[in-house]
Amino acid sequence: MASVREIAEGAGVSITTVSRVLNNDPAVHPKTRDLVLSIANRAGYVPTVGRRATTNIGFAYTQDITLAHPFDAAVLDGVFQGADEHRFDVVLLNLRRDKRREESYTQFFMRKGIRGAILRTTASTRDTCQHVADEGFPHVVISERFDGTDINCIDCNSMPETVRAVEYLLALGHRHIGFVMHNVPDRDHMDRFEGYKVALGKRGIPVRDDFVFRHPVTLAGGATVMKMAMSMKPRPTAMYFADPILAVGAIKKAHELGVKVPDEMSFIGFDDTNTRHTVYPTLTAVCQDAATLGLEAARWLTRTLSKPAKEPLRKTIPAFFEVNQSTAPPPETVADVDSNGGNGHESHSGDREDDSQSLPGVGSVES
Amino acid sequence: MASVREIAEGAGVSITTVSRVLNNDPAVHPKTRDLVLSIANRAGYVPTVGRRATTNIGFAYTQDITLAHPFDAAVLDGVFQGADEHRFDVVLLNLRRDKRREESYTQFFMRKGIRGAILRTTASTRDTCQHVADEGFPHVVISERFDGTDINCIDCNSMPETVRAVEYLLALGHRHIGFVMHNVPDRDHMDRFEGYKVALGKRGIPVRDDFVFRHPVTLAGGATVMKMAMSMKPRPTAMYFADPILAVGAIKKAHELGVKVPDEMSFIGFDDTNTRHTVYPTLTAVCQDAATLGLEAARWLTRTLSKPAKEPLRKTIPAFFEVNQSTAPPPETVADVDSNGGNGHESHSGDREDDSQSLPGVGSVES
DNA sequence: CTGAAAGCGCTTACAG
DNA sequence: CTGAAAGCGCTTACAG
Repeated sequence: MASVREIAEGAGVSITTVSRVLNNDPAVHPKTRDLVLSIANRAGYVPTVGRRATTNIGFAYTQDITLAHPFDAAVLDGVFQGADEHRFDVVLLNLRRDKRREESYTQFFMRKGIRGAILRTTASTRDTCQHVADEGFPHVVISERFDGTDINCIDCNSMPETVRAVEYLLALGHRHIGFVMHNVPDRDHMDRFEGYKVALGKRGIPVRDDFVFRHPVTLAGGATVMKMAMSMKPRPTAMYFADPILAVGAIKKAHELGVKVPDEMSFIGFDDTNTRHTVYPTLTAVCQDAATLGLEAARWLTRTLSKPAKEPLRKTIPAFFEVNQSTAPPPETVADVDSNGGNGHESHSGDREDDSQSLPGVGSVES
Repeated sequence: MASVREIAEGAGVSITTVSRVLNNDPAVHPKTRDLVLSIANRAGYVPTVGRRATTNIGFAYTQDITLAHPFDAAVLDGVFQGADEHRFDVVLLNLRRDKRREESYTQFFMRKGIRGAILRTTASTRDTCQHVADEGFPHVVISERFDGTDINCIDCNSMPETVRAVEYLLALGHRHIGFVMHNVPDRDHMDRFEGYKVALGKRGIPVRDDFVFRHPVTLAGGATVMKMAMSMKPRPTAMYFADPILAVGAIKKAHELGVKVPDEMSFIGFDDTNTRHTVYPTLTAVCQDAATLGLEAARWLTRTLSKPAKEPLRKTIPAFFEVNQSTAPPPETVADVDSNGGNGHESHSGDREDDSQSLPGVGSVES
């Protein structure tokens, strides 16, 4: 384990200066500071108490967050498990809140006794991840992709399974399919939007701007979308929700409006955890395993700390598509409107009522 | 800040011995060990790197857990906020998994650089909390009560509001009220059960054993209870669920069975987070604010670390009762059965049968 | 099972 | 803005 003495030697300065840099003394010349820090990082410097180094990794948010979102809780759960395999502990950190303006990321982490960081970022804080990587501090970014960089990252690409999900709706006969996403752009949601567009494109169905809804990820957001969708003409017969909270808000609103799911409207959700099984009817969904993202990230990071990796981590785990009770063929009237531009056979609506009652609606359950 | 030297002096041993105790050297005589540890605790000893002490508190589970339960995620969220107010960081720990058999709790926490611990326990690990307190290590126990001890704890007593909730059902006209709780006893659930019994007792209504359901806290558990309740004669016209997951499982099952909530069955749930707003119909519920428990615990603990408290923490925050859409007067037929002790109008059973058939027919599907 | 002494890692006046 | 030296906190052979 590198000591201040070795770093001092490598940088051609005194151990006093090394100590100053590590403690963020403003008197140190910026050039000296950068030199010392880069050597400290390369040498994998870790402060020690007596002979013992810390065995902490950080679960670091790039900005204010709440662990109350199921995705984050599940990721953290995985990180906790993965870190334990190599006997590391997990410290919660908020970079925006706790890092001092003047200190580097490396200084910040060292001050906290953190040897490696799992970074939870958003699209707007990608540069933070780049900075950490540039400084050479051990890290893994969760749930973002950085091609052609030296940033370690692990994510789940939900695009292919979204294509499959939308194709499933198309196979059921849906032609008017809505898409609901966060109004703040984010790579995950963009993957899903891409999948939606690809699936429609394959069939030569144009993407209608008015069928793409961008809303805050709240129950109210989902409810608003549902209300809007039902008032459109022609209206979507199926909706894909890029986030579980939006889907839950919408399904609640459907109940309130008396819209039968899936007979009058099919729902496909996106699920990070087990939300799809907590709603009625259970939600057909594209799913990602958030806990596995955390687990694999922590496992790789802690292994890397004892035996540095040659290659950056660049892993993508698969999403999966699960058919549950919220999807069915479109109601005939609406489907007809679409497929032949006419306005369908009203005469069948009576039959439909009966059908929808006798049928389990679960015929397509897979898992 | 106490050093090994002061502790050595206080214990009448050398600093070598103090160091050995702190590092759990098995060669040290148990008596010496205990003496040194108790002095170290009393002096608030903290290992330091150079001049700096760590500023970590632990969020310590007494046994294996998953952060995936919304209650735990919300508590941790609060702890994270509260610790930050005094600039402390939070380390996740699992006592069962990580503590070595031979070391004391104090040794364990010191080895990890932890200055105080928030303990998340269950009824079966209350002795762990007692041990930590006996050793004099700074701590707060979340969500348990320890009267007449020196254990610091904070919890939410849901008993009074449960009384209120059940009285609300009684005022609506319900006389057959079911109660659903975890099959593993737990203080929180016992509080609620107590409230249920008190409310019925005030009206002179006996507690019927067959109306008290004890099940695993899973969606399937809730579904099973719902099915059982609907097949009883007389059947409960209202149900109180001591846990949100049980309530969600039951409400799903109600939809599947075509039981109208609240017209045919009233639901009162217990809620830690915002589950009550994610279901349809929104759930009338007794609620506790899990994040506040964590926030207050972390706030008190970190304040205590800089300025030791004279009194142990013994705080109970109030629960609150929120009326939403899942409660209404009982259906008349069933209410009649109760209020006059007769067995009601069988003539209505035909209607009920039809109802159950007209529903999607998914009655037996379980997730 | 314990301690005196050596020594490591780090920080901090002090001097320039 | 930097370093030599003093010194703190801790651990670890070594000795008993």
